[in-house]
Amino acid sequence: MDALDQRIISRLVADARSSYSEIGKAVGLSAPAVKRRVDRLLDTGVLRGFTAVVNPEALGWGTEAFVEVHCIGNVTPDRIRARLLPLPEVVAAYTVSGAADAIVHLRAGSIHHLEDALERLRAVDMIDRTVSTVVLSRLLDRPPAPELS
Amino acid sequence: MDALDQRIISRLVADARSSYSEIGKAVGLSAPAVKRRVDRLLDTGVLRGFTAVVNPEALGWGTEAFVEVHCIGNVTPDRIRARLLPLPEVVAAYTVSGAADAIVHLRAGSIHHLEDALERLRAVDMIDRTVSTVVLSRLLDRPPAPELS
DNA sequence: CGTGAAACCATAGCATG
DNA sequence: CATGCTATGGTTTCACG
Repeated sequence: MDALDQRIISRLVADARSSYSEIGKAVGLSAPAVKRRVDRLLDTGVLRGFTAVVNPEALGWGTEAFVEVHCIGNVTPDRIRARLLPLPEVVAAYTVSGAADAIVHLRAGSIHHLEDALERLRAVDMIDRTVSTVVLSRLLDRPPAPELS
Repeated sequence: MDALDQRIISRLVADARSSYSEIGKAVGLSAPAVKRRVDRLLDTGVLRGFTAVVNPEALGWGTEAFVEVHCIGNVTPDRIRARLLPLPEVVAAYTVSGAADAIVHLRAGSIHHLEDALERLRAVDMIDRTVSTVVLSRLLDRPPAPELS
């Protein structure tokens, strides 16, 4: 993980479909050298893969919410995870410090759909109580800067 | 936006670097037909682009928090956005319903770095008060399912 | 790491339904 | 309108030095 790797990652974050020779020209390497580095980054888990960024609104997934989840008793992260996986509206989930046990990021097609998803979320047995916060607008959404801390 | 487009999007979300002929084989189209559809999806904004998924921990961005932001008086989303943009630790931000005005998703390299970012966030003049929730572990992180609504 | 070769891909133009 | 074909130039992906 040197400076060259970081520049390669920056390029791929900006456009995952750019060619290795394009990246190579930008960072001063040959195309095979770039591929070798990318393969290594994938192998070591620094890069998890490449994905398309979809506009959720265009796909009819324009309604989001963050839900604080309070569980009954002490539950392991793995068990929470197992119960959240079957819900397709759950796009992300985290265990957190503070009063809540977890924060669940929901995405749905409409307020009605969101309500439905919330109902299914609340039906999960280990969940005691939820506090939902509906997203009104997305102010910002960007990849973390690959450069240092 | 028909079923074919959705299957193409699924494929690209799963791997943004797969070739048009590969996708074509999977969905039953020729490579040029797939490219034309992808170009159209990019044009119409359904697809916003292609990006590499980086492992934040591997890059030293393993510390996250969600911060409820309470502003002074009535502030427009655009003005909040303008103040958040210069903070590189802000990876996402939303205006929300409820008591808070916004939720800010922070990512930093360490607790210390997070504290520093929080301090800079709180220094934003229009911000009255913040409530931070530190992420302990990531349970789930996946793209929204393109199918149904 | 770079070079070179073979297979593969992107992409524009043209023809078909 | 969207599709499939075809041609050409660029790309990927080896093996080798």
